[in-house]
Amino acid sequence: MSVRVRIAPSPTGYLHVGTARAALYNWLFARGRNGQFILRSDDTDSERNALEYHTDIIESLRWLGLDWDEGIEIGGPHAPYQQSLRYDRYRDVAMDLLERGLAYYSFASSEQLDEFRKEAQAAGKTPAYDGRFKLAPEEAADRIAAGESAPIRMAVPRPGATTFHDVVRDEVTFDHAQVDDFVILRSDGSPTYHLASTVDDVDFEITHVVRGEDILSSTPKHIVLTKAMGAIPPTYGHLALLMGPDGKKLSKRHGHTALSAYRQAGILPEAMVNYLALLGWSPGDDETIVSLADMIDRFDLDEVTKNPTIFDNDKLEWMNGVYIRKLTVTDFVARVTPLVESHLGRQLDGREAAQLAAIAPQVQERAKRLAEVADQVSFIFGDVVYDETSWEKVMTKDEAAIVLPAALSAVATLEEWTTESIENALRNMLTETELSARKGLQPIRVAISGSTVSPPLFESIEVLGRDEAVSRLESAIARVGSQ
RNA sequence: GCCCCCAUCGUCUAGUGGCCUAGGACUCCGCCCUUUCAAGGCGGCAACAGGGAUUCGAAUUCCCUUGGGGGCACCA
Repeated sequence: MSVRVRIAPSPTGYLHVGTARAALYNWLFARGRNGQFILRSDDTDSERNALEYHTDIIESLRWLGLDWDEGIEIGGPHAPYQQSLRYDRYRDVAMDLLERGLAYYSFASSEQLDEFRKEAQAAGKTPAYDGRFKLAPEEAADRIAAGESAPIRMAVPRPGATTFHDVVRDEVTFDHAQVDDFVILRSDGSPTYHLASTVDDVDFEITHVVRGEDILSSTPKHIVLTKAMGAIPPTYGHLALLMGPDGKKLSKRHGHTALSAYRQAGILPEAMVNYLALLGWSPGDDETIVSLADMIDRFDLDEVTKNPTIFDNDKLEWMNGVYIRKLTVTDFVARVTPLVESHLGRQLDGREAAQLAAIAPQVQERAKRLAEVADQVSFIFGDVVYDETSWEKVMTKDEAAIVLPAALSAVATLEEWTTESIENALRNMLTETELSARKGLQPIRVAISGSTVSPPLFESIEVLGRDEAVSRLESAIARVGSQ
């Protein structure tokens, strides 16, 4: 039987990086086994669903390069792959279970349940509802017939236990004393996550359910349900959760949890996928940089680490830098142009595009995120804006007053306007003024770029063009003279 | 409180009884390169949670303790 795996996000939030990692592992497993990867939408929470999230999930997965063989957007033999469109099916299953005595209408009030749970906890037991308030089937049927509404609960076999083999954790056992008679169909007739998800896994012939550890303890419920449906449970695998720097479950207070936020920050999909893969899996051989294609060959589910992993932004950015440097200059420019334009709030004209292309190699080798590139090159477009700290640091020194006019005259009359000619002229100037490059060039840098930190100076001057460079030197001289 | 899961440098990990005076990567520190900042090169700091047991021999097997995480809804 060929492998069929799925990722089933619910559109109640942006695609979470943890979900993205689970998607990646599922995808790698499917691709490595010649199986199918399915994208399902677990949208049974009508209160919190939003189209915006639905779209974000699809776009984020595509951005990562994880394509699916069946699912929302593309359809497939089991369509629709959206739970909100399959309510009839879930109800049928629930009714069938009810008729076979495997589930029942529950009239236990929430007060009763609360009290039961409180007492159980006080007695040192798990507060899992054991069905003790269950009515005789006839009585329950009468009350429903009389127009009362009630949720349907699964009658979990008691006493009993569920043991299963988890691909990442080996054997796991839960005593049914820990599993409550869970609701499968709400009193309004809508399915709960447990029902919808399990029915879909059965119907879609899912062979491996690989998901977060947060639902490890719900797995017995899914197995009980699956068996009640007369199906063979899939193989389960529970991935350890992603943590924030404080060791707690990764959440918004740690920074970004939405994959799209990283995309916006200028993280490359290649880097993201590589980093995510290494969060809980190692290709061995002391390797760190691994392509998606390479991972397919080397990945296996049972090699996945069991321990919770802390999301390390520093390492992600380092890795992103590695991938940025691997880009061809053309590709780099193509990826960075939209960011520069949005930073500027306008389109680049032809001349500016050429300027960007010219300076690109200089910034490419020092960037960690694409978004920061926009900031680094912005001095080229529009007027100089002096960073006051930078100004304070170098323009108030004596060298500034000497070097700036010297640089202006060295550069203003150059016959050739190339990086080399500019560098020669300025180095001669340094010799004449007897200043070190360190001291003598910084004022020029600030005059040209507005900051002590900029792309390499000679290239920057060249890209800026003679007129602009001259005018910036003049402006700086004027300001220095007036202080 | 109860149940489940987990436990190697600060972080991600390699390691499946001797190859380990524990390897790699990020971070941090130092040096080199250098027009700033980076990048790059070289080097350094840094870990088997604790206690028992098994064994000729344990990071590797077992038990306990401790610590961390997750779950305990008509949310997913």
